[in-house]
Amino acid sequence: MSKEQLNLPKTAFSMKANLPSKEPKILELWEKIDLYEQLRKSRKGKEKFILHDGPPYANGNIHMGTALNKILKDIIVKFHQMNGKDSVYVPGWDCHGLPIEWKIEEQYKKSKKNKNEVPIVEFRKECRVFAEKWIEVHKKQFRRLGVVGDWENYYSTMSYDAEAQIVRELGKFLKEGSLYRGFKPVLWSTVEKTALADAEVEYQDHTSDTIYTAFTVKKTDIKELDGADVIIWTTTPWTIPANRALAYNESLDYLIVKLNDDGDFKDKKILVAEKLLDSTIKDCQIKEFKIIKNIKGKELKQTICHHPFSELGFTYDVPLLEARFVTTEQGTGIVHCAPSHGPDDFNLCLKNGMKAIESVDDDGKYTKNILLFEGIHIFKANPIVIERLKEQKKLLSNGKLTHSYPHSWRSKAPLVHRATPQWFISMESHKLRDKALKAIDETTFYPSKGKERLKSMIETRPDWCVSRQRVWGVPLPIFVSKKNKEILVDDEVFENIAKIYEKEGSDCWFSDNPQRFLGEKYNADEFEKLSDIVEVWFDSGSTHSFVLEKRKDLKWPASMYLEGSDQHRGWFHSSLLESCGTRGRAPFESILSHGFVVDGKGLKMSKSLGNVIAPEDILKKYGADILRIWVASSNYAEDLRIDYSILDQHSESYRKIRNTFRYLLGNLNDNFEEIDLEKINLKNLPELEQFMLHKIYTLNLNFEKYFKNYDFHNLYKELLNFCTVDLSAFYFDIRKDTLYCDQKNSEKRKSTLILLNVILNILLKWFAPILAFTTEEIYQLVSKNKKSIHLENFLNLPKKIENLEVEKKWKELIKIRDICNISIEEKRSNKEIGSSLEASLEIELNEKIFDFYKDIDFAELCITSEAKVKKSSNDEIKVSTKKALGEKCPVCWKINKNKCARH
RNA sequence: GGGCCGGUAGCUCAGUUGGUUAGAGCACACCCUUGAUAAGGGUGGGGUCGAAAGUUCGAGUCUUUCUCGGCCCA
Repeated sequence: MSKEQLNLPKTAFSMKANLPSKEPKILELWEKIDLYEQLRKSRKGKEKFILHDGPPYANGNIHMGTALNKILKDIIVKFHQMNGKDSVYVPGWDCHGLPIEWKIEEQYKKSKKNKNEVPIVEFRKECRVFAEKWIEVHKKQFRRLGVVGDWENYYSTMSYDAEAQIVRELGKFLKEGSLYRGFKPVLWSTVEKTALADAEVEYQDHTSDTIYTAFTVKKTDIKELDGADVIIWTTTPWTIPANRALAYNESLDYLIVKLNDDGDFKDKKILVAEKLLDSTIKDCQIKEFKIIKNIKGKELKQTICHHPFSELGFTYDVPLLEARFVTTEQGTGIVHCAPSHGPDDFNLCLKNGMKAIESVDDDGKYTKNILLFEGIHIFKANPIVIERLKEQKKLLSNGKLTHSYPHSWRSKAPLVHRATPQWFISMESHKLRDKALKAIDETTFYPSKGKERLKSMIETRPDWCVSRQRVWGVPLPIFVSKKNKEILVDDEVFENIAKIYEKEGSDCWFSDNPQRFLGEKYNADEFEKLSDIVEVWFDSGSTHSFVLEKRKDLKWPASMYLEGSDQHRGWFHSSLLESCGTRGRAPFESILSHGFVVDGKGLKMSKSLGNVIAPEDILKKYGADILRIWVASSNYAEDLRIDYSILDQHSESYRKIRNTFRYLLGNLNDNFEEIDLEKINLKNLPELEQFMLHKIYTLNLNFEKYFKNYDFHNLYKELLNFCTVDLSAFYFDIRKDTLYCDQKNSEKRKSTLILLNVILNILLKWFAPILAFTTEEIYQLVSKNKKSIHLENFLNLPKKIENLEVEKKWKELIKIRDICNISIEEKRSNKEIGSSLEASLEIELNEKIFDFYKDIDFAELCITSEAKVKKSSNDEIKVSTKKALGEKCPVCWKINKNKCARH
């Protein structure tokens, strides 16, 4: 028999993958056959699985985090599709918001244009064009990753129907009465009369007035503190008239100190933090004093003070409140709190039931809410406040301090925190918090720790501020009566506005006559039209209403929301609140959250560390399937590490998988035949084949279990191990002899081919959601219908291929095989033999198990030329290896004393 | 600074209710093969389970402290 008569593997499937150039061709194929449409057709009427896309911001190229997110989504969508569901994925984008405003402003700066001279509507058009441009870029980048979805009919938060629906959603909160007007401090420029975002702030040196001032104790549990003065230090004396509270830290130590110097504070007791006593007596030039008592911060609970201007009519109580933000870096260890003039102050006071008020107007002048100071500009108020404090004998000292201070990036004017009118959705008035907490309990979280994370945020969060003083967003559809300041609540008006937006978008709010929105029922002259916009988290929190509910191909609620773990504070959170507020339940049945992409050492990626890897670089060097393996093999419950050495290793694993396929294809000569396992008579198959079928059966059970829990890294690991351990190093290695050297009509060879067909089929399907491109490449090579692997179903394996008896027996056989290999290796390292076919084995089995294995061909199992089995009384299995003697058969290469029996 | 989560071989991950010498794949080393060949097979080395203390007959698993990292908040 000559070499030509051997059945050597032959396939068009190349060993080298060359994914970066091959994948784009597969993308073309998917486009040509309109894969998305085919997927829908193939599952018409089937149960839906809806993974609702959390919209990325349409700004800048995608990064590893976005790539991870989209691939993970795609893997899950593909799994459910192959599992028989109609698994629809509609991608979307978040378009409104500050970052895009900045980009447009930056462009203005470059071309020396002044934003204030550009009409709002024109500015907004530029924002829209900018977002549109990035949506197109993203679409291309996401598709390149192999993500299949309805890219033609994507959703965006700036589409006209979205803007209209956002108005309707807000209308629901207004109608219900949970949307109310309150005040909240924002960074404000009194020069430009506008609010500024953090990123619009420049820090520059500024010289401030500083004061040490006294709040006399009115009520306390500590005897020595009675009538003493609580001392605070501040660089903003003008905020003293708006003071409502004092903050201390319960973990600090405090002192009550008696002063003996002549002056306003002679014989008075003061309270300061122990660590800050030295700096305080120095700054206040205190010479004689005596420490009366040490107290712990926590003892200050329940203490109430007078305002320094209490004699002048500021008669309200000033309570001491516990706050962690109080430190001993500077000051006195007690911080004065004006809820209208600082975010910390605001939050602390709110927590203790004190709301901010409008204390200063747009121009920077005190309002009528501030006694004695109405009409005075805050920047001129410091000397007046200081003078008054002196007069009230409440000033220990004053001075100047040059420090870093926020300024406007446009006018360079110093900024202040100022409580401005804002619109809030109440967490309590209509039990929004309770509804949300209940909804969390009804949601399944992957991983489960996400539940607690979201829950604890909802439990403690304040009311939701939904207004922003910006221009690129959906205008708040609110009219306020000029007469009685009441908010206009009328479904007809909301619906009228929504209808207009649906036709032409929301730009008209800023340009058209308000009468157009009010219709004929109301007179525009009697109402003030708001110019605020809706905060963008409300936009994206409403996607369920204008995507899931409105589209016929989707369903509400979604089967799953899937985002990075930061979205517990973001999209999961806002979607939950919006939906609970308007519909009483969550818009999702489950939430999957994933960790962040970090570098190989676990550090976050940053330009300065130089450890950033862009998806584009990976696609060029490795291809999308390698990136998809990285996603599937990483544990998304934690942070995901990536660097080139990690990718190199995954690319090695990919080669193992690819060569597993190549072996299958080569021995099938690219002729795949679908095997109906129901019709196979298993008893006619060799035990090895029965064992492999059993392995496939149990692996498939695990596959289903892992898939059910979205446990992809364990699923992938099992598939990879199956390829390397069970197939390559075991089954394939053993069956090479049969495949290459047996006659084509031999029963054993035919049985092997049955298995190869089964294995190829199931491997293709198991891997398809992960290796979206490679499985397609193979499918195109061997399938008869030439459609797409992704239109296929997972296989239903008949229970009859499970064979526990064979499993038990062959597990033991593999152990014996291992012992044989060790014995062979001894001879190999002695250079007595090379190939295992040069070995002749002698295996000693205990007489109790001898009969059990008597039909086993150990030479075949261990790929040796000969194997004798002997009975022994020893429990231990012993193997000895000798060099096989005789002639090497030119066909099967086995060494025989006589002529080869087969050839 | 606060809240939450995490740290098991070089890498990706297992490790059941605390119970023998902590496992797998990849990588690595050596060997074999040259009929899966820029492939394939065999054998092997490698971990004081982030650190310390404690509870226990017994801790990778439970408790505390510390440390490093990540997310969120300030």
